[in-house]
Amino acid sequence: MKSLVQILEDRISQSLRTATGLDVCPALVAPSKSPQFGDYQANGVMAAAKQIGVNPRQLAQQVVAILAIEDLCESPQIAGPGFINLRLKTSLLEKRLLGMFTDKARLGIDKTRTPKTIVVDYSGPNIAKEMHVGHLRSTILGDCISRLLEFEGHIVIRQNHIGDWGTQFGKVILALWHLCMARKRGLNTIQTDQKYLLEHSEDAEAIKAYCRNIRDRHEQDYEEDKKNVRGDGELYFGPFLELLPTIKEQIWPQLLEAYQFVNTLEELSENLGLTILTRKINNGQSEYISIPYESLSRHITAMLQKGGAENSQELNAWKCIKEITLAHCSDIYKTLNSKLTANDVRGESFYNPFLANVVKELRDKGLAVESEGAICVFPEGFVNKEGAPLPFIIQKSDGAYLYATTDLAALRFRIEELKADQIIYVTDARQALHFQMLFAAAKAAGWTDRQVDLIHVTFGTMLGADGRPFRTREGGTVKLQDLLEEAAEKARAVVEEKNPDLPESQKVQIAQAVGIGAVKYADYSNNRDSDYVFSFDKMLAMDGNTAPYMQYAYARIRSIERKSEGKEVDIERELREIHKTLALVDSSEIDLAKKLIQYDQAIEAAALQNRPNYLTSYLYDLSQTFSRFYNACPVLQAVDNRRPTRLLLCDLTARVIRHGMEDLLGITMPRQM
RNA sequence: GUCCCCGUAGCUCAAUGGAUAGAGCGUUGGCCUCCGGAGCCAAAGGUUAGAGGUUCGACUCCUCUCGGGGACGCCA
Repeated sequence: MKSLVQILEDRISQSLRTATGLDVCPALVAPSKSPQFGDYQANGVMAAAKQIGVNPRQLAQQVVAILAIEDLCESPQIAGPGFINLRLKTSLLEKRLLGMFTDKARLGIDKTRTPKTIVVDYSGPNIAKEMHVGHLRSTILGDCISRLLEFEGHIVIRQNHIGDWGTQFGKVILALWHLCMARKRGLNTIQTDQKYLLEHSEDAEAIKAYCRNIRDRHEQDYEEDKKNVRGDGELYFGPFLELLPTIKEQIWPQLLEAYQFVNTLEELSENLGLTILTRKINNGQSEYISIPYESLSRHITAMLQKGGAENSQELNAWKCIKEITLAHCSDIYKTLNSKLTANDVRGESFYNPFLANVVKELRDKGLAVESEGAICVFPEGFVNKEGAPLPFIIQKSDGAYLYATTDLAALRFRIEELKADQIIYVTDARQALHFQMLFAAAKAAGWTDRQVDLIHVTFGTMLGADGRPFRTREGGTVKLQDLLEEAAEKARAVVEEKNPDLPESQKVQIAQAVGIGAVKYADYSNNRDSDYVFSFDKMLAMDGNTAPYMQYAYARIRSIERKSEGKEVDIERELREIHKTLALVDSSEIDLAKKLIQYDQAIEAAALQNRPNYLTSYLYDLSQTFSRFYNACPVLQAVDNRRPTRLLLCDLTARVIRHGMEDLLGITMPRQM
């Protein structure tokens, strides 16, 4: 079905053009805010009248006089300075409802006639780190945006730009090595050492002695771990890496621990003068050099980035860590009902081969120049604290590349290889400047010449009850997994209280759907630009604009179906003949019908501005309208000739709510709760 | 210093440049012989931080001021 607003817009614009002689004068049709102004209103007459210098009310008269719209609306009313108010005919409402009812998959909503290829970049967790609340908004916002655009008929390419490359990887590989040696000894040396270091961090002498011990042990392990040459790692570390994929789940928390330990150790051993002998490969020959102990991870990073067969063990370790991390992430995605999969992962490392070329191209084009030893682009209109041009650094003075370089390479890849017409980046608002400069640089380079839209979808911070960024009581970041588990737990308590007789397995499923749904819905229903206060109590409330309320509203409609059996009402048969029996009579039936046929508008508005809260507020509004109808109109007890219409309204309301919540927001809707 | 976001009812938040700025919570008062009361109806509650401007029309766009948060050369 063509969208009703579009039909009205086309018809009135046509008449408006005829009446004014103007080429462009949109009717600006929108749903009316108050029922006294009808159902829809055209706002375009005032602007058009202004343009040609006539009285707007008179112009409205002329437009209405030539407007052929009797098949849709009662006779249009002119009001205020020149609004055209439209009231839909009941016959049209019935026709639209039937159109929605017949289309099982899309509720009568057409796909776009101008499909685009749209890349949506979201989530972006880091390797070897646990996903925390900071990833929540990007992950679920990006997911909803992708679903919305996909439903509209666009070709959506999800991209999970994971942080799988960078200076921290030496640390992670080192962590893995410590873990390997701890296992070899069969002792939890990492925990013991970490505990000691943290407890004695004020005692310089103790720390120095302890670090020296660790270093000595380290060198000894390194010495022992060889098959052919010293430190080749083939005796212990190599086999350990092969074992890793089979013990992913156990090793994950240990790896996080070990990573913390490496950080602590590096911090505390700085400037203690400890050194370590390590291998460096030059032209295929092993050399052994002595480096400061605290710089060992940086040395490993360098080896990893240098690549080549002789550093293949580092590369293997990196691959293992990546795999383990992604297993953790996909657990979270599954819990969140996110559609992200391993196929969508294209991390920073993927773009390594393109980085040098990106810099070269920008230099060749005269956009990138050397400044204080670094290679920078100075996009127009950006200034720093001193009012001087602000650099977008794409290569550090030591020759290394940065995330700006990677982002440029990714952007070019998405345009050239993925054929993107639009790229949407879903990251928090703090990166706004980075993306502004990135987009400016890409435009200057001519990469967006064939009409590529670059959009940064920003969002605010999640705050705790104290109004400060959401943290644990100890001040650390909140792990996403813990948060989601707690949500399900709290929801479980609610289910237990309200519906204790359900079978256990169903309770578990409902608690999961309610808990996770509540977290997601709370986020979606807020304007993404605002910071928002995270509160389990509020999001799990059964009143107001919350997931549990929506789920309840849905379950209540579904329960009508269950009840029908006892009442000997054959819903299926009555709906099969609905095209003959449909008749909207009661005002609350008509109100609900009007709300139902506006679903397409809610989706369009949400997709156009990447704002899921437009969708949630529609769904909430729909539920409230349904509640009014439900209160006023008996369904199963209705007299025979009124019942089919009411059954249809119930069916469509349930389907719209389910579609919006489950298909577009990814929130599970139990049929019973 | 420059730039970005936010400031709306007591509280938490909405509002594609359109008419009288809306919900929920809380407050007050109603409604069950009835399909799930986790409901419905109603009332009270506002100088949209402030001052200018653009517009037929401004919470919305522009300028300035105040308040909160954030970004700003080799981290991502």
